[in-house]
Amino acid sequence: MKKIDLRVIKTKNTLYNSLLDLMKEKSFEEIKVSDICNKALINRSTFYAHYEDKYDLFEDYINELKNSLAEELKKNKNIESPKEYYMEMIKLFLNHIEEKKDSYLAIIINNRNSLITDILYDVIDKDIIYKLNSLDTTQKDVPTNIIAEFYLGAALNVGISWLKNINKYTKEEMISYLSKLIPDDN
Amino acid sequence: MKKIDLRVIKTKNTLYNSLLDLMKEKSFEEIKVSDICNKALINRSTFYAHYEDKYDLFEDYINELKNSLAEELKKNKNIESPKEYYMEMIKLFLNHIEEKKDSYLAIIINNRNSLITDILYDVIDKDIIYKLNSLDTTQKDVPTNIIAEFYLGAALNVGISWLKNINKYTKEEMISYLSKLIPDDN
DNA sequence: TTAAATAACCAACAAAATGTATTTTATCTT
DNA sequence: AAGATAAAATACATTTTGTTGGTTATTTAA
Repeated sequence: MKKIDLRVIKTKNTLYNSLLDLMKEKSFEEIKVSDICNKALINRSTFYAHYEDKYDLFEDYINELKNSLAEELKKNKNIESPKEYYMEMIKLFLNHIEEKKDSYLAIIINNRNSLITDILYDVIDKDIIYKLNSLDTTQKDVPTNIIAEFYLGAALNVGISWLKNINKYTKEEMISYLSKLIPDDN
Repeated sequence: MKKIDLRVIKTKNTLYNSLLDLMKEKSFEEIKVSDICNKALINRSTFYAHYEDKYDLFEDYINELKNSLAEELKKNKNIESPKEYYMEMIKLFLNHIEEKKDSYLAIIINNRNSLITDILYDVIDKDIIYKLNSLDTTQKDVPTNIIAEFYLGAALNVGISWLKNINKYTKEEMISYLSKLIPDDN
């Protein structure tokens, strides 16, 4: 494996930051490749040497967030019962949001909430499917995947609304509320 | 109130349909104003006489879907208990999805799921907040808005996943599953 | 520490897409 | 049938994109 040139890393980081900064000012649609380059003080031809377009750049950044969340969720070893699993997942998820809140808020401000949903959905969905399959679900009267979609949607939406009003409730309060909303045995 | 010229209605409908058709082929980002006009056999200058850009056109169409859902949700008179309200809302929501599934599927195919979430979220959210405020929530140990976000996220996500596999379960099955997932008293 | 490799800059350009303005033609309304 | 108005046709300026070839600066590795 070959070493990555320092100049490349520097350039990419600068581009990420410029894009994020611009997203605080206007929507993603309105941002032009040339805007990003101007703010980054990087030549436009250099941009095209690394990325196809702004979507490509954004995706690259998004993947970093996704990997970070996936790493966080790996810490979840509570697969004894569904409820324990969900609660631990929610804790880790809220931790992640809290840690990356600057990035997520920048993305949210001038764009739709659901952009965030897109980022988070796949990662959590994979985790849920993988972990829940290891539980015994033979005598469930609701299909596992529907249960998963139900709580995934619920957790995502509550997480996002917490992100938007992060000082209204503490993380511990949120966790206790969610614990009350998820029944003990399902 | 003055009558709207038939030519205007015809033009707008043709533009909607062309956009929807194109969205079955490629993502919204990739679609150009000129593509829409070519498919619609409408002169580009006519497009600009009605809309600022493709986002404007799309928003116009989205608002039709939103109004249609809002109308549907107005039928919900069950505000005796939260559970009854949620269940009725879910029934109406699934009805709406089923009725408009061609439009929604066209939007989903080459775009992110969450585009649909964006469309539906506001309408349902308003309905929930409005109806739940009329219920007595003084002795709740979880704030009403958190409960609302929880079940809104859950219902939306389950609804969308049903839309994507609409023949896997019947609407009645979905309703009975959801009824089991929502506790009787909260 | 120096030579080779390579990334970034610069400038120029072609192509695509947008947005506007003007005149002519066709269609709708009353 | 006459007047009003929408759509078409055409033309054009502007913006943004994507690419290329040559030069300069930085990094890597011997």
